[in-house]
Amino acid sequence: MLPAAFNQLETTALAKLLIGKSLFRKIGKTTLSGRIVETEAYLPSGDSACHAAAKRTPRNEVMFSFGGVAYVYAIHAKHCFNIVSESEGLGCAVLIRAAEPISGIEEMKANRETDSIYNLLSGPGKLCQAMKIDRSLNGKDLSKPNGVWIEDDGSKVDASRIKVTNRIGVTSAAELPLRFVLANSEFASGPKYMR
DNA sequence: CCCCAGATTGTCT
DNA sequence: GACAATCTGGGGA
Repeated sequence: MLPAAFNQLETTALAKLLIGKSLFRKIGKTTLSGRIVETEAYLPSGDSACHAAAKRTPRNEVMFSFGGVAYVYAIHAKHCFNIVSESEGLGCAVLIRAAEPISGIEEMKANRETDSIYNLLSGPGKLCQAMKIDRSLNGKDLSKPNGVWIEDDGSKVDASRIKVTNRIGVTSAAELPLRFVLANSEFASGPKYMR
């Protein structure tokens, strides 16, 4: 399991380093996991697309806690899973957008009501549905036994294999190059030219 | 309360 | 490639 300090890195650095790490989710006796292939950074300043950019509200409150807690919010009737970054009081996070299914694939297929492994974790809302991530995990510490955590399997991802693009879906600060995706991954969201 | 934008997804052409 | 479905949070009345 990754130490809490890992998540307190600068937000764009963390977003890049999370590529290739594994996201785990334990529900009862079932363990679900996937290798992260796509992330986006939401910065503590100068980023109007960041939920914490305007002011503290009940929704974005956990973004202001220390790096390493989960920030889960609902949008368009779906959930999105983020890891709060940096230090307490700043208001920033990394959105986990897509992952390659590793374990618990049959359970995730059932949760998503699909047979395709390419349609399980290939988007932020899909990933949350497949792994049963919802607001009950909001504010949970990923370095404690809360049923959701990140592991490093030791495999290195060379920086040259990470492609940088603008973020997907945001309407403000749309030009910022803050999306990171494993080059040529079949498990990323969006069309192939963005991989 | 009411209104509506939004870090999405699935379906249809 | 276009667009509707879906629903919550936050701002305004």
